[in-house]
Amino acid sequence: MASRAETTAGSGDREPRTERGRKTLRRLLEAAAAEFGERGFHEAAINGITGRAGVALGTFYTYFESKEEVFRALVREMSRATRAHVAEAVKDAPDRLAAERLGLEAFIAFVRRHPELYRIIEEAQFVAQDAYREHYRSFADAYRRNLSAARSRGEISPGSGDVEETDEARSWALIGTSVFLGMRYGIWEQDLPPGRVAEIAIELVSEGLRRR
Amino acid sequence: MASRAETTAGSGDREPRTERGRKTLRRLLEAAAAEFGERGFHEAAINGITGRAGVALGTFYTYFESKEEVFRALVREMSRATRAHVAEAVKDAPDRLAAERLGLEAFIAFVRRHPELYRIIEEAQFVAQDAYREHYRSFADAYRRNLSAARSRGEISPGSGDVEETDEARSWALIGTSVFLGMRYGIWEQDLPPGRVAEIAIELVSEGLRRR
DNA sequence: ATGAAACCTGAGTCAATGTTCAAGTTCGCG
DNA sequence: CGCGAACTTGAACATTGACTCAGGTTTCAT
Repeated sequence: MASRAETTAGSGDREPRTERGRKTLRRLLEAAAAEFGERGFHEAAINGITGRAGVALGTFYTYFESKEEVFRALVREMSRATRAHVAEAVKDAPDRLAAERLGLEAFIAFVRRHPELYRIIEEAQFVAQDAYREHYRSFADAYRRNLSAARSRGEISPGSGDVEETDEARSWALIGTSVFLGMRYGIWEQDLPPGRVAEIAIELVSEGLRRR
Repeated sequence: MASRAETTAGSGDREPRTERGRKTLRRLLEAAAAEFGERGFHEAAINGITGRAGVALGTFYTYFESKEEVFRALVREMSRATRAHVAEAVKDAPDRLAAERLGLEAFIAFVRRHPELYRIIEEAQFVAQDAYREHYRSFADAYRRNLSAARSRGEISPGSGDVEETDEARSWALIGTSVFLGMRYGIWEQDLPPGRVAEIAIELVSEGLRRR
């Protein structure tokens, strides 16, 4: 059981050693994102990936053990990129409700620029369940911490009942909202600007539907 | 272009003419729901479907033109069943907010009893996009009408800005909430009863997060 | 009863494609 | 340079599973 040097946990087991290798790997990943994004996991062909990357079929297997492995690598990478993008957009928000709005707006805009990302992550539900759950689990955990902190600062209502339960369920409700608004207004029809969509959604979850 | 007698729009083109035929068709549909639900579209085998149904492989093609066609038939059927179940649960609700709560609770409970249904509809996103969009489009339309009617009765706040835009976006936000809560509390972990999940979510969208 | 339509059978066809591999080329260190 | 490691190549392999079809059985209207 010789151990193997691993810089980034869990990625492939073939870190390129030369400049040429790193470049090829990068091109393969980009090609895979395009191929999976356009055709979906099952329609996508390794052939198509290597074709787009401009390398021979066999080269793929120098860098990845299987079709599923590239796919997982992409899911991880895109999950990371999405979280980073939203975090960046939110970092100067004065309070939680402002952060919600900025985050949602940034998310929808991001989805518009990267529709392939959306498709790949959602399809992970059926191709790499664990990666999919991990993705939303980390989103939900971050959300929960944010809600909890805002509650402590008195920025948001504590809700009725157990606060842990409440924070967790609220997180999933808010994530669902983002994902579906991203699908409807980011991918399917772009008939409202992200800012307006975020405004409506944030008014919904901050003021509520009840007439006052 | 001779027209063909079609009772139910768009189904297969092979209505059975005998009692035996109707029974076989029913068994094939049930078997397909189980096979697709357990293994997903691509892992599912026609072989597996006919095996579960207790008929020979070729019999499948007496009733369906292809694997995709059964899948689409199932999506339509399950979409209908879900809407019917939620509509039934909601029919005696005194007002919109009560209806939201009853509907969400019923939805989560339904998902728990029929996880295969959930998987099939979500996978349609990648196997039969049009059927998937149709499913959520009809949900959203129903939602929009309900919100609009409630607004007219003065039960809910009109929100700021264009009311049509608001109703549409609110519909998708609420659907996203249901779908994600259904996934998290109906399928992944059943650590809260549907009633409690619905309570938290409905408090969120009726009272809002803002502290008062 | 009877014959035609409906239904069932399951071995065989066939195309698609993920993966392997032996042979060649390029890189970079000493 | 020069040599071993890294990298590339693409034909060949192997599996898989959707779909066909020619022939047999059952149903049911007359």
